[in-house]
Amino acid sequence: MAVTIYDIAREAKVGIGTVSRVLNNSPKVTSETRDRVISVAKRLNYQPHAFAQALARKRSNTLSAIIPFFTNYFFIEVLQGVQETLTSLGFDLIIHGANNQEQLEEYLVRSMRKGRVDGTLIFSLQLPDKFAAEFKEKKLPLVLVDSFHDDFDSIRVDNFEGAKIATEHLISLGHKDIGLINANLKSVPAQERLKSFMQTLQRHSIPIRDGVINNSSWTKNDGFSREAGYSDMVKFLKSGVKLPSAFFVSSDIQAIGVIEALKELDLHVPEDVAIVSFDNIEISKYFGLTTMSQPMYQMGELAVKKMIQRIDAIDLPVSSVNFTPSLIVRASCGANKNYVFQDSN
Amino acid sequence: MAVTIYDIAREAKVGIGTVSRVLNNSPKVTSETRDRVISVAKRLNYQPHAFAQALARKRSNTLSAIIPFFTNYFFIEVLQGVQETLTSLGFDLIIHGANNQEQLEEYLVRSMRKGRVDGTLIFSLQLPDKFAAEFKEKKLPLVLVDSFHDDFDSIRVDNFEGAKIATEHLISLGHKDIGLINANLKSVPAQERLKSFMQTLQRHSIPIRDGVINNSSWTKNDGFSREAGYSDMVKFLKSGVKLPSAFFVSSDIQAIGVIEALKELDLHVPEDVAIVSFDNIEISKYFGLTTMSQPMYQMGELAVKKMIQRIDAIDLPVSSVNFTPSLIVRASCGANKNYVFQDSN
DNA sequence: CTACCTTCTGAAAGCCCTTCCATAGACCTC
DNA sequence: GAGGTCTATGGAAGGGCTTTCAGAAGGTAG
Repeated sequence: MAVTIYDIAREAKVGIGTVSRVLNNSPKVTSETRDRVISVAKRLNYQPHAFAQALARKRSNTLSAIIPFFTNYFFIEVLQGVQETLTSLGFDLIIHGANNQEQLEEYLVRSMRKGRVDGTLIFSLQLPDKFAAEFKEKKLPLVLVDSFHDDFDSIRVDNFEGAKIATEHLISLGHKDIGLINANLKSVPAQERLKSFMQTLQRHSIPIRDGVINNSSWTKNDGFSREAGYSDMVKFLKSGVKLPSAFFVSSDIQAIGVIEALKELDLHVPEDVAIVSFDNIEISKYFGLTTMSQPMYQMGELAVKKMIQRIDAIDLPVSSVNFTPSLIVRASCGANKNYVFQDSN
Repeated sequence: MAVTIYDIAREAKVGIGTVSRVLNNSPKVTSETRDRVISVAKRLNYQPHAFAQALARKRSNTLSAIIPFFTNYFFIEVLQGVQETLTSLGFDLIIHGANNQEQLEEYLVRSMRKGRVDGTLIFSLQLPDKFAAEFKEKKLPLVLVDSFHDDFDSIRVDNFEGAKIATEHLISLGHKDIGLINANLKSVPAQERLKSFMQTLQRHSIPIRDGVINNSSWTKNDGFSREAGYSDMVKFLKSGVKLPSAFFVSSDIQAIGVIEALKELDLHVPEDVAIVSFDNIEISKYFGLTTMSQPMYQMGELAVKKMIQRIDAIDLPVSSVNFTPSLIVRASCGANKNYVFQDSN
């Protein structure tokens, strides 16, 4: 029914091997034969059958990406980098949104299915040990984005450096009483941001009062959500602990909730409290958030490039790259009094 | 190298046909044989080869989705519905972000590749005629989301009804001088929202002043963007036309830009101007936007269900379903003075 | 003119699965 | 016990491609 290389071979009066060679730009074909085959293929509107090709080539030209929390801007932007890079290379992208551990494992199993995909990208999720072992043993290409494992390539943001820059920015503005609204410590970025925050304060000999460090107990999205930021701030405000002059908030989305909670008590940002957060998601500019920018698109792009290298040479030494986030100064820290948002931000 | 059904057949001392039957739960196998085969398969850690299966079954169990503008909340949320429904059915999803016409066509070609996917989902994009003809002729399953074509299933939001409800909401609040900030009329939703807006005002005998209807000339995202909303509002404010008491804005994201433009002139929402917009994207609640909610997740879910039906019976009559958006009253229209955003919104 | 290369080409094998077909064997029936 | 029916099974065919292999055709050298 559909046109195959056999049809072309018949029409062009050549063998199927020759057709295949022409279609794959093999050099060993005379240009007359080549032209004849090509013109027949065009005329019949031939399209190669993807799976038959994949089966014969042992190469599917598709990758899978496992991401948590579908509706999170961070992933979406990284994903955009992934998708565009992939497309330019002729690859396809299969997407799996994993909302919990079970789903993650289910998707990992799917991705390991022989021949299904050439490689797997994992975003922000901890790779379970048993899968790590299996991927390694079977030599399946795997790259981690915003996550880490000794045995696989990874691309991360330097949370340590980022939290340090953010904290020092507040210090440089004269703040000597700084609090933290953090996500859930189950998440590695939350751990790193906390640690760096505390070390930075210590290094500058700034005391940390009891009760100003707030690690979220939310589990949904590991506490990286507006709701978590909102309720954690409400909790803090009710705790009776004196309000610090500034807060470092572990993500933009939490910061939005934090600001809202403050607003309800008629507390203003940055007049009453300065805020610096982390991520630089698209909407952060609408809120005038001073934040640490992660090069999300580029991370996606690099992830794909690494993956392709890995596919071509599975035994390459493992590499890990860290992007250093950069400070974007807007209004919420008080340093930029006449911030008007601009498209370029 | 990798384990195949031949290995299992050999070990279990049966034929490959039997192995296949066991693996596919065919009933015609004695339970002893079945158990033996299963235990061998487990022991060898057998995984079927997806492409070989797809080739033999002529069924790939994967769909492709073509979406415009990757970083738009509307698509992301619909996509989430698509992805979760698909996963529960054992399907995979290939994602293509099309930023322009060329890319759209390239992706359509890819999706039509024989055997690559079982069906294609198109989001908010106008299907070019030549492709429509080809999809129809080749009987390739296609469903349109937020778009329409006579020959294919479609799932839409009733822009007509939505714009009517939004406009009437403003009228019911006593507004008699209402403006429109619309997206680019190249886009069908923009056309429909404009038409319905005007008809509704006429029906209520509310005059439309010169200059209060603003159709965007932005082409990026068809004017559905914060930048477009911002600059179109700035343009309006500079035009010298008297400010209406209320605006209907054709999307939330534009409304955010509109509000920002107003703020720069120290004009407040809803005190100086009331605003109702369209979409109910996630961040609209942070801005207290009164808006028309589209059931995005459900649209994705339904799109998949329709697709599966279509795959199973390509000659089913074409169906088109319209979701009616519902009004979400928050602060921006002035009707809900003490709006505090809530998680349930 | 023969022997030997090159170069190009056709066809078969292989990728791994599903499905169809034929048969062996068990079980009935008269 | 011959003939017939039914079930479980093995194996070939087929799905559409790539790649290997051997051979045909053409060219060169002796």
